[in-house]
Amino acid sequence: MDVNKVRNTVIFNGMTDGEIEAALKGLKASEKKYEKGEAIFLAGDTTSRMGLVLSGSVTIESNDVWGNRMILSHVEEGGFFAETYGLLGDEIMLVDVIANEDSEILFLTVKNLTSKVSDEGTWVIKAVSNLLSISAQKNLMLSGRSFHTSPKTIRDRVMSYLNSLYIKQKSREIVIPFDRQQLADYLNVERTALSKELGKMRDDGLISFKKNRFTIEET
Amino acid sequence: MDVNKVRNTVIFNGMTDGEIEAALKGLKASEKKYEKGEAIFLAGDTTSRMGLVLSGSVTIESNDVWGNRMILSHVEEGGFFAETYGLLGDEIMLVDVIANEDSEILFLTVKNLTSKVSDEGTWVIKAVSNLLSISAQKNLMLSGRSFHTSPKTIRDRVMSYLNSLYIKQKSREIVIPFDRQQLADYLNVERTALSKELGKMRDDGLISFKKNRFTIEET
DNA sequence: GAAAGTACGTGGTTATTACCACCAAATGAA
DNA sequence: TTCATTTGGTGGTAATAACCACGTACTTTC
Repeated sequence: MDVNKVRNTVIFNGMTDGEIEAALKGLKASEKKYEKGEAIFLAGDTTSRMGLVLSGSVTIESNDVWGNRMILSHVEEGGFFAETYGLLGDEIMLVDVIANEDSEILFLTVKNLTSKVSDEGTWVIKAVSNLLSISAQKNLMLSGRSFHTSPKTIRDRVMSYLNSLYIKQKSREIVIPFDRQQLADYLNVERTALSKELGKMRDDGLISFKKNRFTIEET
Repeated sequence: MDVNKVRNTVIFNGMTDGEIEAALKGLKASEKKYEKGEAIFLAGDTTSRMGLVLSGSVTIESNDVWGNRMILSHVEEGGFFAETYGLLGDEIMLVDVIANEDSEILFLTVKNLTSKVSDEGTWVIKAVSNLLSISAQKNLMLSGRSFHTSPKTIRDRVMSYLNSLYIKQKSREIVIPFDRQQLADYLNVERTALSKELGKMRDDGLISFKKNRFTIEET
């Protein structure tokens, strides 16, 4: 790995070249080329590594059980992705990361970066790494919610939410941690309107449910 | 400060009692009592300190120019608040933090925690602290957006958005960084519907605007 | 400066949702 | 059990937003 390629990325900010070299080693930096359209991560994966786009670009997208595709964001050269998942290590990804063109990706193993540090370091380091864990966790919650509230119709929000649980629980039988009012609040819709839409979705053969147990029906 | 009071909070996770004492000193821990209803932070403030609720509870709320109040969240004993603002240090708060009952708050100076660390530490520490900055920044963006998209009507979203810029820019004349399409996307509404609502808001005397310059009218 | 393109706004229509009043089933306490 | 409370669902109506077609003004380009 050439230090020049990463010197200007945010993660290596404030490091001397020597430190960057040590960091690349310590983070088990490994480079890989992807062809346009190739999957870098798939929903359902877990990862201990974050990605840094050395050249090319990638898209973050969502493909749900019902076959709907949605592009969520682009990451250009110098940008990174999956840093939250990498840091937390065992969180299941809800999105796919796809090479938008022929691209070179540098993977950095950031899992345990916080815990590794915690054993040796001073209180400062421990505090910073605790705060990083907290922040990453909060991040995940915020982006999840914003993801489920961005579809404009109640049905699409429900499908987005159920799909994410489907990916996490790897089963078409899903237990949700909310009652109706809480689900409505989470999806930012009105409770009775949610009830109605759930009924319609059942009539349309998309789902069935009883209380907080939902089943995604086979099409 | 008694170490026992904070030993179980997430921030001091993994620290020995000795380290916690050092941390409390290093973070310039200071305790303060608030009476029910008293303001701990006000929108428009900046802070270099985060808050830890030692006893009692606080609410995070939003009070806009037009006099609407909205409660955003509660923080109970052992929980903390303003950690993102504290870490970033110069971000203007868009919400108020109010004591929900008689409460004891511990303030911890976390600004420069990352930059302080960066001067001395190894690459690990620098990487962790860079990641913390990135994460905090992302957090701020995500929570801002989710804040502006949670109102159910276009008008309320626009008011929420303009109000936040009003607080930041401290002026009723506001320049927004978006064109109409971008603003619509940001607020998660349809462009022409946004245009219509902006027109109605002008008719109703709430705002005036030309291109991306908006003025909040005096009531 | 003509032509093409972009940005913004308006009218009209339809789809969707919020809101209200209400009911039924499930839960829980006395 | 019985009564009260909580939780989930339905019907109907009004409000709201999405969607489409289109016009106008302002920009950019050659």
